[in-house]
Amino acid sequence: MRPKSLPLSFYSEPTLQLAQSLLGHMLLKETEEGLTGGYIVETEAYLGPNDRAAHSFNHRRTKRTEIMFGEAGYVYTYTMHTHCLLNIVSGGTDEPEAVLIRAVEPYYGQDLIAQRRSKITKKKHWTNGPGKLTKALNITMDDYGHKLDQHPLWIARGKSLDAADIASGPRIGIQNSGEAKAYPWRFWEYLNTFVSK
DNA sequence: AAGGTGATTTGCT
DNA sequence: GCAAATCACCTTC
Repeated sequence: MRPKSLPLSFYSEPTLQLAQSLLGHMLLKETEEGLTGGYIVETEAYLGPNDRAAHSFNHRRTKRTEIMFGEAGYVYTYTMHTHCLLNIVSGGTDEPEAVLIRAVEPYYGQDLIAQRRSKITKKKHWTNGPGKLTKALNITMDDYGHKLDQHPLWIARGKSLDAADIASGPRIGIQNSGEAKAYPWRFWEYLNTFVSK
């Protein structure tokens, strides 16, 4: 039986808060092969128009970023070299903000995850990066625009963390983003070994 | 042409 | 283990 999805209203809180609320919840994807999922242990907030690191900086609205201008709770995927990265749209309509999921801790379907990550022997390397977890859960560009409160890609209630379990720091891989690169908008579950760095 | 990355290799400590 | 270098060959503009 499938874990029940969180309602779309879960995604309506401010992006920086949502990035922290998502930690500890369960990201799930079901395919014909089976159900896979894991606890979200690392996220990054991208605050749209005022954030040089965000794809939606300066209200840059293109075919790719279009989904971010809509309601919260939808999936924004994009391709980076050979990998697909998963973001969750946040903010209201015309507030193009999003949360990047950077790492999860495998829980459901670990056999299937191991199979999809067959060359990787160490379990902690299966999902400890934004491009790795999408491969492990089989999240692809086909999921672009998906509404997160329903099959086959959704988030269910996991463990609840309190503030002491959450660490924060500068985001990763945004070297050329001016002053934005110093903002402490990366959040992770403190001491969890599946965090990317 | 460049990018919010990853896997592999190489050369250290 | 860790750091740097290299390449992969997709999507987008």
